[in-house]
Amino acid sequence: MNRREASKRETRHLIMEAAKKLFMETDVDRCTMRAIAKKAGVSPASVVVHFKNKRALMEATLIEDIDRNIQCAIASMPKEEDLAERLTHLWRSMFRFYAVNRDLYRFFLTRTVFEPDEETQAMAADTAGFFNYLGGLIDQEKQEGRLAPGVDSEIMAQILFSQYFCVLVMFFRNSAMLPEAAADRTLAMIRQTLAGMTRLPNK
Amino acid sequence: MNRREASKRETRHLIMEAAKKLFMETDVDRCTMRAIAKKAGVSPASVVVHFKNKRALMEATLIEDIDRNIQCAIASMPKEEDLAERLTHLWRSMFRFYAVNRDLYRFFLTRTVFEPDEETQAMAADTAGFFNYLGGLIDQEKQEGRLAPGVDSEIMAQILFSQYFCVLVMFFRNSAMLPEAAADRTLAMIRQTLAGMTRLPNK
DNA sequence: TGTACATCAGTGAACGCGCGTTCACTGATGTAC
DNA sequence: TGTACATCAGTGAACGCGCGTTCACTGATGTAC
Repeated sequence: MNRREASKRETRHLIMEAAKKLFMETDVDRCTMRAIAKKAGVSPASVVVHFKNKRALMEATLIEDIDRNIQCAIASMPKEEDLAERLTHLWRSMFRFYAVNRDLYRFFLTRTVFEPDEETQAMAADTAGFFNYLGGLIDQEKQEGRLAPGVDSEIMAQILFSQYFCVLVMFFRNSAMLPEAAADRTLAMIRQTLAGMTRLPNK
Repeated sequence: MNRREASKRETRHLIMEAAKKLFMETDVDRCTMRAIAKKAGVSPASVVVHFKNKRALMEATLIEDIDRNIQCAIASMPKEEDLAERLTHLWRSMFRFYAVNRDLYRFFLTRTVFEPDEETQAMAADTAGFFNYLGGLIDQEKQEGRLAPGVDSEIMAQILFSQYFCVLVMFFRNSAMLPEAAADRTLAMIRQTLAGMTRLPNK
């Protein structure tokens, strides 16, 4: 790596660190591009050189933390529990994570979720990776005979993720909702999904 | 009603009609509060008198159309088909509706979905009403013996809605996705959900 | 019924804000010869 | 190895934009007496 490239990385790193700190300690509205530049000790124009806009800057800084939390939740997942409990462990961990700074993450999700994949590549990649992981979990359940072999892993991963995501929206819409309540809600949904709904013919 | 109140309603109506037209015929970015005021023939300050901000104005004008489309889809639902087909009929109709002006509705959902209930009351009320309707559908299925009696209607409604919502997000994130493809996706999810996933012990 | 006042929908102009973007530039670093 | 030039990260100031908000106001409508 060049000395030039090295110093470029350094500047990028400075900006991201400053942004992260400012996001955590200040109200989101106060986190202007100029304020971040000032804290990082660079010019506002320099921030734009590294991140094409505020959304890209947020994405770069926050996805890192979000992903770290997911990996951490996966690592601490209780292996002996059933699928519903294990998934709820993941979702609960995410709800707790978002609860720490609800306004910040609401702002972030607001600016990214509905945007096209190509505009929010880091988020798209992260989500794709997580879907992959979920698919693996389901495959394992199938292999160990706890899920019917006819289940399509991809479809099933999306069913489970969609439940988390929908409750996450409720969680942001209702600021009185605690992470535990959100987790309970997803647990009920997963249990119902796994239990099956159709009346069995031999009943 | 007073003459004063009547003229107030009239002005409100004028603004909403102008907004609706402008939203449909122009790029969302061009739909400024001032442009809407101009088209309605009122002063920009007057728009703020009636709708506290742009989001509230959009909510008021667009929820009407969205709700009309839902009611229309419900009315045209094929009664003889099974639950999966009937629900997919609803979701397909919504995907088609949003596909007509994807950028407009992306903008709208972006500004409303993650906001607190109290800030987006029209949307909250509309969604609650729809959950209610879904719950009724499920109750009926239970009564007619096609769903297990142990199924909780509220949880089940949320499971089904969450699948629609998650695919809707995919639909907005991937502008190449057609309404039919989105509907197929939800159909697969519903069928999988209703079929059940757990390996049957007597298999 | 008439008068005098209160209410309030709507006006039009102005303000400060943060954003994305542009500009000509500086000066350190890299590279071709 | 040295020189002359090219590249490019970063600068600092400025711009136009739409937003939400504020202001003193006008004039029609409603109401108390």
